[in-house]
Amino acid sequence: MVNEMESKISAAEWEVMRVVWAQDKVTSKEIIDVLQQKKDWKPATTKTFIGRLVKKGILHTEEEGRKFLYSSAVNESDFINSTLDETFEHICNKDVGNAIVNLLSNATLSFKDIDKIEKVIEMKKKEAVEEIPCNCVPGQCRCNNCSSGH
Amino acid sequence: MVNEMESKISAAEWEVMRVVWAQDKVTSKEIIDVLQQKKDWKPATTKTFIGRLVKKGILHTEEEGRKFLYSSAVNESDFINSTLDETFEHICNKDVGNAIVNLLSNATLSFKDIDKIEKVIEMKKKEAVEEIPCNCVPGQCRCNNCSSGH
DNA sequence: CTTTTTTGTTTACAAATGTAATCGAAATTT
DNA sequence: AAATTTCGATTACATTTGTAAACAAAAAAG
Repeated sequence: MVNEMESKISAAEWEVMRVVWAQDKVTSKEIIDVLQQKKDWKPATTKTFIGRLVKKGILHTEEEGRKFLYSSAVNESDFINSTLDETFEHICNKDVGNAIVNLLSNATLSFKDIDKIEKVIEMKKKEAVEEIPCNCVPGQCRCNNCSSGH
Repeated sequence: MVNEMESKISAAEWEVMRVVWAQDKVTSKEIIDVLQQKKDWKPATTKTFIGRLVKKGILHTEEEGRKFLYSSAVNESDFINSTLDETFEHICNKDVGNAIVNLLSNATLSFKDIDKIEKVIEMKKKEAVEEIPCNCVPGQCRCNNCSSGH
């Protein structure tokens, strides 16, 4: 898993990371070109983000002559998962299911995806509960309104 | 749905919103108390966030004597969904299924949740595809590496 | 061998965010 | 009525983020 600490990257930095993840090792020029296309960023802008990612330790550098080859210190899937987990920390456990249902509704899925999902659901069935315990602090969720004796 | 524009709130502001969502109408004092507990924020800090949310039009105010009753201009579920959608915009369509599988693995689900998920999956099955078309720009995803003729 | 280009580094600067103190008017307490 | 508390509004200030120009050293081109 990605260390939660080092995974703090901004939306703009994420764009840079996607280019790196797509290639394992890239030069700044490649990143700059892709993002000039996609985001219309000036080379200087992209350079700033690259620099910040290196400073944060999320990009590794390997000297190749006088320039660098950049590579990611974190795995993309891990990063995606921990980003999503972070979002779910703002949500009551009771609402997680609905959020996922919504994601599923909006997603384009392959047969393979559906297989995998069905498998997880089979497992989840075994540990499913009647009522999910609310994990919110009193005052941040209706579930706790009464039990918290306010 | 939440207007994508007005839904731009920070992590700290989200904490405030959760208190508001939990009650429909709240006074600043209630918000301040809850977040003093949960986040150890000074009253002034919470007030800042409330003020910013009002300015952004995400919190509505209703005068009640010389003070205010705050209420949310956006629905919590809608907000959660559009936040998640935003995250998924950083992910190749091909990877969405896996991300969801991961979320499911980590989630605690109720029988009702599972029912709902199974229903969506039944529908999704009908429109499932063999191969999900990659929606990334060339250079930001391995899928496009070859077809983009670089 | 000079000129130009490339590429990493430094500097710039506004907006957003996190965190909070202060201030002033109204309300409550004494 | 005077003192105190409450609460919204204003001000403060450091950090992060978005966006980019300028600079310097090295490499490539002419």
